[in-house]
Formats: sequence, structure tokens, C-alpha cells
Amino acid sequence: MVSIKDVAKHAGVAISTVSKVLNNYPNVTDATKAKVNQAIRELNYVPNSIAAALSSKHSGRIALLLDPVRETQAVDQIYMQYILGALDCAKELDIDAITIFFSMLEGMTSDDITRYFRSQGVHTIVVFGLSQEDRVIRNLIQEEEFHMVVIDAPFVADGITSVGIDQAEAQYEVAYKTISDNIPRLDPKHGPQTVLYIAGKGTSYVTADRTKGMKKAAEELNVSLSIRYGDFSESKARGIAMITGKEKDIIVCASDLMAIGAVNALRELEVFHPVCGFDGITLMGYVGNQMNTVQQDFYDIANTAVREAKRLMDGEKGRQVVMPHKIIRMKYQDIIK
Amino acid sequence: MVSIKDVAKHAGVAISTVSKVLNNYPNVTDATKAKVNQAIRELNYVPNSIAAALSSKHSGRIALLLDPVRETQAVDQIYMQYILGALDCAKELDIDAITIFFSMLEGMTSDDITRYFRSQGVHTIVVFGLSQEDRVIRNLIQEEEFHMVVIDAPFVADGITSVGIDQAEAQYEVAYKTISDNIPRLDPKHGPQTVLYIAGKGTSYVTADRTKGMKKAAEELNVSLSIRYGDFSESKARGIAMITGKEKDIIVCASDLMAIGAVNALRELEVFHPVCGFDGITLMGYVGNQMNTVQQDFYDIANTAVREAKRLMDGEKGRQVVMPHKIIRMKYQDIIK
DNA sequence: CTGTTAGCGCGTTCAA
DNA sequence: TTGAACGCGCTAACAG
Repeated sequence: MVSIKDVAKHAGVAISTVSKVLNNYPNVTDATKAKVNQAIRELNYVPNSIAAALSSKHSGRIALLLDPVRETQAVDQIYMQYILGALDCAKELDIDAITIFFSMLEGMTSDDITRYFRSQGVHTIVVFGLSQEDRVIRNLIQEEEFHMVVIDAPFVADGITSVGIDQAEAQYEVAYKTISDNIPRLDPKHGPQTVLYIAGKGTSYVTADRTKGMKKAAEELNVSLSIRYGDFSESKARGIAMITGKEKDIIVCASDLMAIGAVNALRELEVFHPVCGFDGITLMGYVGNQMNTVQQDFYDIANTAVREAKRLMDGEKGRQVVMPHKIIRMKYQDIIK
Repeated sequence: MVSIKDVAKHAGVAISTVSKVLNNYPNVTDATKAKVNQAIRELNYVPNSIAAALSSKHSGRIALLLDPVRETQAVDQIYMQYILGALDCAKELDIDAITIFFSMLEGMTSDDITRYFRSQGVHTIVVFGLSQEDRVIRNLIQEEEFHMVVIDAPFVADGITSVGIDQAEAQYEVAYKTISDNIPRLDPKHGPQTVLYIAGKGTSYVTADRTKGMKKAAEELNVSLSIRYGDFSESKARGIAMITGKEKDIIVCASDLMAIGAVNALRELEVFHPVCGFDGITLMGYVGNQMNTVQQDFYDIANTAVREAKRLMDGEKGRQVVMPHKIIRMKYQDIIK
């Protein structure tokens, strides 16, 4: 294996000089820089990131912490996009990232986890989809030993950046559009429309925000709103729609999967009411064709998250980053490849 | 940070002794082992895997190499299961794994890639879904610098293990079942049944095997078979079914996604013919309800792959591992959560 | 069975 | 501006 030493010898300079050009340090003549670069090219040298990490302490390593559902599911694509976006960005910024699932941390105490990350040379953690139940992770955040980027959760501090769309606004928009689009459809004598909102899991941070947006839309449109919690479960949403969906005019769901559950319930009840979802997963194109939903660019979100992680590693302070979203109508034609 | 030195001091032994108990070396008294372990616990010591990797060369690090489609898709769940299964196993065996996508390697020569892995301290690579086009990866395999575990591709050598189901057998079984189940349905005067096989991508290693299985089933059942290549694309399969699907009695597809494309085509043509798929993705439960398909346990396959990687790292020789599969009938009830 | 010691490849002072 | 030397935390001979 060709090491920095070989490069130094080949270029006729000292090891430290090579190191300096490698890391873009100032105070190196262009001439020597050229010599070194040439030697690097000639020897086909690649710095050993392991050794670099050991030596410089701040390994620049980050961990991607995900909590996907264990069973094969349609929402897997969300996590896939997260991983893709994050790893692409990490590669681009030349920081190495390890992927961790919550399940791998099961049964560990906060201390265990801290030690685990430390042993892995991780100093920065990107958390995708934190819920309020995750004490251990929240402890991690509190400890402030690690830099953190948190997706879809309201944490901002010196070492913590939060990334995500404006949940309330997005929910507001899709609900508003879905409801108002359907007002003409209704009999004017019908009275105020009734809307069923199937919210997500109460412990998820996004749920409160989305519910807020839903309420705002309901108020502005002067419709009567009832709220149930579907816990992001398709079958629960299906059950809820089975029971109370028939007499509602419109069903707004806090996730696509729940929207599909609701649609299938309505189908079984042999009634039709507009339903809208949230997330923009492909499955909507197959099952909930032409349904309104919020489209998040998970790839881009993850990309940004890693970029923010880099910012933190560079010593900048945590901040809040709001990502854009779109309201779309899912069509089979758009998703088929 | 508490290091091995601190532990040694605290336990009143030499550094190397600590290292030995850490790595389960022989020749250590139970007494001293206990002392060391106690010190470790008291100091809350965690070995630094970076340093260990640097020192021992064979870092025990593996790379998971995946080639997911870039766009959000229903097959993401396959890759998700791969990653989950692999990382779970890696955690269990205490080897650290990095996830790499083909896209991150784009534009690199074989040498670049070799150097990249080397710089990452990777000595073992698990490749998921290699196609014959991937010259670079095949070079990697040829070079024999790395240990390799290859999923769904026919490579076995001293340092290479192959893992996957019996593609031919699986395709044979699902085709046989689907065809024979439907023989009674047909008018006896109808003559031999006609079967359309929509195969995958010609450059994929599994395609040849599956086609072989299909041919065997067709022969045994004495049906007339025509083969088209859908390249694993839903829309291509849809197009093929649009053109030639109408006059066929049965359509056998080499992937679920293609099966769904075919079903949608038939629906549009307003004819019904049995269709079967391959893979067992969730989407089948939504769209292709009650369709036959081959179910692969991708989680388990990845798990096994990592276990095999470990075997190789331990110096054992490469081998072929055949994973089990099932023929199932996908139902919405089974996949809803 | 235990301790001493020499690196692993690199970043980083501190002199020169 | 450059280079020699030390140390990061650990493993692996080797000596005791």
C-alpha cells in the first residue's frame, strides 16, 4: 500500500508537506504543491481515511439514524430516498457516513449508545423521523456531546440543526385545496361540509403541526372538523373510515398510506368522498390515482441534512432549515417507469 | 477519552493483555481476564474501532454495494430489506459496514474504485444485483484483491461467495403452478395454451436462469411459449402486453412490477388472463391482488450474505449458498398493517 | 501466561 | 515556507 511517506519521498519533500497540500493548508508554495500533486498522481496514492480519522480526532464521520418499519412496506421508498440523498451528499462532501437503524440500538441505554457512536468515531448524527417517545435519542440531544441534525422535529440549539418542510403549512394547503375544490360539488342546501381528519401518531412531532394546519384550513373554509388518530397505520385509518367515513364529506389524511386505507374503506362502503394524503409515495399513483397529496422531496431533504451536518462540523451554529414542498395530484402515468 | 492504556493502568496489567481479553485471545488467565473486564466496566471503556482498524489492517470493514433505481419506486422495499438485513447482521457480528450505491461510483475506473475501497479500509464487498454490464465490478471480482459476496450472480471462487435463490427452479414453480391451475378453465377444444413470458433485462444474470425455468415449465405442460424482454420495466411490460397479451392465455412475468404493468394493460384491453410475478413486493397486494408470485426473503438473503462475508474474512473459501423461496398468492389482507 | 515495544498512516506542533 | 518528531489508540510479534 502506497502511503503518505512514499509520496513524500517521491516528491522529495517532507511528510507534513504532503499532508498540508492534501488538506489545503495555506503556506505552501504553488511549486511544491505541484510537485506533490504530481507524485500523488504518479503513485496513484489515496489517503487512508482510517488513519486520518485516528490522527485528527474529529473523524468527520457521521451517522444516519433511521427508524424504518421492519416489515416490507410501501413507505420504504421514503427511507430509501433518505439514504440515497444522504449518502450521495456525503460522498460529494467526502465525509463518510454510516447507516444505523433504531432497531440496532434496541435495549441500549443512552450511555451505551453514546459509547457506541464514540467508538465508531462518530461525532455528528443525523436523525430521520424522531418521535417524542425516543427518550434515548432525546437524551443524546440533551447531552450535547454530538452534533445533531434532526429531520422533522423541532430542535434547534448551538449544535443542533433542524430540517424539514413546514408541516402545518403543507397540511393546510392540501386540505384547503381538497376541500375548496369540492365545494361546488356539494348541494348548497347541504349546510357546512363535514371533514374527517385522520391524524398520525400522537407522539410524532409532525402530528401536532399538521393538525394545526388542518384546523386552520377548517376554520377558514368554515367546515366542521372531527379528528381521529390513525397512527400512520393503513389498517387503523381503514377502520376509522369504515366507522365514521360514510357520513363525512371529505377525508383528509396525514399520510398517503392512511389515505389509501381510507379510500379502500370507502370503496367497500360503496360511497365516494374525496380523500387526500400526505408524502407523495408512489403507491398513491397505483391505488389512489388522482388523489391530492403533499409531495416532499426526501432525497433533497436528506441531502440538505448532510450538508447541514457538515456545517455543524465546521463549527457553525445550529439553525432551522425549512424545505419546500408541493401539492400535487398523483397520477399513474407520472409514476410508471 | 478513556483508552486502552487507562484500562491497563486501572487493572494493573499491560496494554497488550487488555487487547488480548478484548479480542478473545487465548492464553489469558480467568483471573486477569476478570480484572480487566472489571476495569473496563468501571471506566466505561469502549475500544476505538478506528484505531483497531488502522492497527490491524484487516479492518473487518465491509461495503454493501447496491444499485437501486434512482427514482422513487415500488421496488425500493427490496433494497430496504437488503440494507436492513445486512446491517442487522453486521451489527450482530460486530463488523462495521458502509453502504455504497453504484451511482456514487459513476465515472470511476476500476482502479479508482479499488483505491476508494482501500482508502475506506474495506477489504470485503457485498454486491447486490450485479448485471453483466458492470465491467468495473467484474474487474473488481477478477482482481481478487477483495473478498466478495455476490447476490444473484454466478461467481464462486476462493474469495468469492455467491448467494441467492434457485432462480430457474423458482420461475419454473410459479409458472407451472399458474399455468396448470388454469388448465381446467380453458375450453378443451382450445388446443395448447399459449403463454407469454415477459423476461427481465437480458444483461441481468438472473434473466437467463429464470428463462430456463420458464422453458422447462412450458415443455412439461406442453404449452406454446413466446418470450419478450421487458427489462424489468413496468411500462415496457405494459407495452408488450398491450400488443401481444390479448391473444395469449397466460402471462408470466419475471418481476412483480412487470406483472403489474401487464395486468394494467389487460385491464385496459378489457380482457382477463392470469398473470404471475416474481419477487413478492408489497405493491402486488394492492394492485395485483391474488396474483401468484415468487417470494424471496431479501432480509434473510442480505443477512446470509454478510454472514458469508464474515466467513471469507475468517479465511474460509468461497462457496455457493442457495436460499429458499416460496410460491405465494399475494393478498391485500396479508400486507395491510 | 504477561509485559515491552514497534509500528499502522496520518495530523500537527515547533524549530529551522 | 518547510521538515523532523511526536502521538492518536490499538494490534502483533517477541521477549521475559
